[in-house]
Amino acid sequence: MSAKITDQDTEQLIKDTAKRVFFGEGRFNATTQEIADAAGVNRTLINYYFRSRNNLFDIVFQDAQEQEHNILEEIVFADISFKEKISRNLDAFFEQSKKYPYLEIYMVTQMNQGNCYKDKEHMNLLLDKFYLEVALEMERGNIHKMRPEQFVLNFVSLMSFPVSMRPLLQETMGFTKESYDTLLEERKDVIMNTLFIK
Amino acid sequence: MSAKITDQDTEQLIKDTAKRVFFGEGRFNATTQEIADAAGVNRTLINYYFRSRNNLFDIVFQDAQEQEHNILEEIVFADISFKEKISRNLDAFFEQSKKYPYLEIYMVTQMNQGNCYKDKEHMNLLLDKFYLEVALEMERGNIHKMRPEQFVLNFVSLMSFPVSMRPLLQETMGFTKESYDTLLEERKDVIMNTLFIK
DNA sequence: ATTGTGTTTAACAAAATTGTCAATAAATTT
DNA sequence: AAATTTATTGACAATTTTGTTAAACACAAT
Repeated sequence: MSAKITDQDTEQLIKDTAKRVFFGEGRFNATTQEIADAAGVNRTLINYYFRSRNNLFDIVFQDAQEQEHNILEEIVFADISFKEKISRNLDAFFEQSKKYPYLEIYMVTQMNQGNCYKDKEHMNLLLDKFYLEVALEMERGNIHKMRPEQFVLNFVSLMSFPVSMRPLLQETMGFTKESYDTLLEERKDVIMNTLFIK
Repeated sequence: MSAKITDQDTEQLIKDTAKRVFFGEGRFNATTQEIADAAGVNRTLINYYFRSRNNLFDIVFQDAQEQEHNILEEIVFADISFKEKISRNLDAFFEQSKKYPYLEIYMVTQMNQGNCYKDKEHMNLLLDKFYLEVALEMERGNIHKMRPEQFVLNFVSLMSFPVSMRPLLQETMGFTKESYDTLLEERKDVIMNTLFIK
C-alpha cells in the first residue's frame, strides 16, 4: 500500500548508490561493477532496470539538475528578505554538500562529455527574478554595485568552490580533515560579511 | 646541439597533447587511443615512452602540480605590494586559464581516484609567508578581518570557480560563449573590489 | 498445484581498451 | 657503408568492461 518499508525497490537503490558514488565520493568513472558492488546487487540488474550504463548516467545527471533547481527555486520564491534568502541558501547548500560535495563538478565533467543541460527556460526565469532583487539591494546600498550576474558569480563561487575542490585545497593548504571541517563551518559568516556591506 | 626545432620529440608531444585533452578540454577519461589520435601518433608510442596509461596520467598530474606551484611562487616572492601581488596573480591565472581551464578540476578528480599531492612541505612554506602578509594587510585595514586561510579561500574561489565551472554556469545562467567571455574579462575588477576595502 | 509475472542470477558473448612483441624504418655512430 | 641504436608500426594477446540470454527464483493470483 504505502512505499515499501524494506530496502527493496532495487531500481531506486541502484540510482541512490550511483548518486552516492558520483556526487558523494567523486568517483566519476566508476564501472557498473563498482556501482553494483556498492549497492550490494548483481551487476546485471543495472542493465535490467536501466538498459545501459549510459542511460543510468543520464538519468542521474538529470536528477542532479533537478536537485540544483529545487534548492534555488525554494530560495528565490520564499517570502523573506534578500539577506535572509542568501543566508538560507548558504545553509541549504552546506547541508546538501555534506552528502553530495561533488555534485557540481560531476555536472561539469558530464557536460564536457557531451551531456547537456535541460530546462534552461525555467532557470532563466528564476535568475531574472533574482537579478532584480540583487539590483534593488545595490540601490539600497547593502551590497556593492556591480552587474547582478557578477554578484551571483561571487556568491556561488564563495559558497561552492571550497566544497567542490576540497581534496585539492585541503591537501595543498595542509589541513587535516577536522581543521578543514572547521574552516567550512566558519565559512557562512565569512561569506555573508564578504557579500554584504556592514 | 640546441633543442629540436621541428615538432619532433614525440614524448613531449604526447605529454602536451594529454595536457590539452585533460586540462584544456576537460576530457578526463580519454582513452590512450583518443590521446594518440589527438597527437597524431601511433597509440603504442604511449606505451613506448610512458610504459602505461596510468604512468602517463601520473606524470601529467605531477606537471599540473608544478604549474600551480610556480604561479603561486612567483607571486609570493615578488618584491611588490600585497595588492599588486593579488592583481598579478589574477592576471597570471586568467591567462593560463585560457589554455587550461580545467586544471584544478582535473586535479580534484585525480585525487578522488587515489592520486595524491606531493611536495606539501614547500607549499606550506609559501602559504605561511603569504598568511603573514594577509594578516598585515588586515591590520592596515585594507582588507576585512578574518582568518587568513579564509581570505585565501575567498581569493581562489572568486578567481577559479567561474573558470572551472564554466560549462555548468554558462549553460544554467543562459550566457553565450561571447557574453561569458565578457563576464570573465570584467571579473578581475570585480574580484579586486570584493577583496579590498575601498 | 499451477500459472503467470516480475526479479535475480550465472554463464556467456561482444565490445572496448590496454599492453606486448617482433618486424620495419629512421637516424646516429663507427 | 655497415653497424648500432632509437623510433615507429601493425598484428596480436590479455584484460577490462559492458551487454545479452536463458534459467532459477520468489511470490501472488487463479
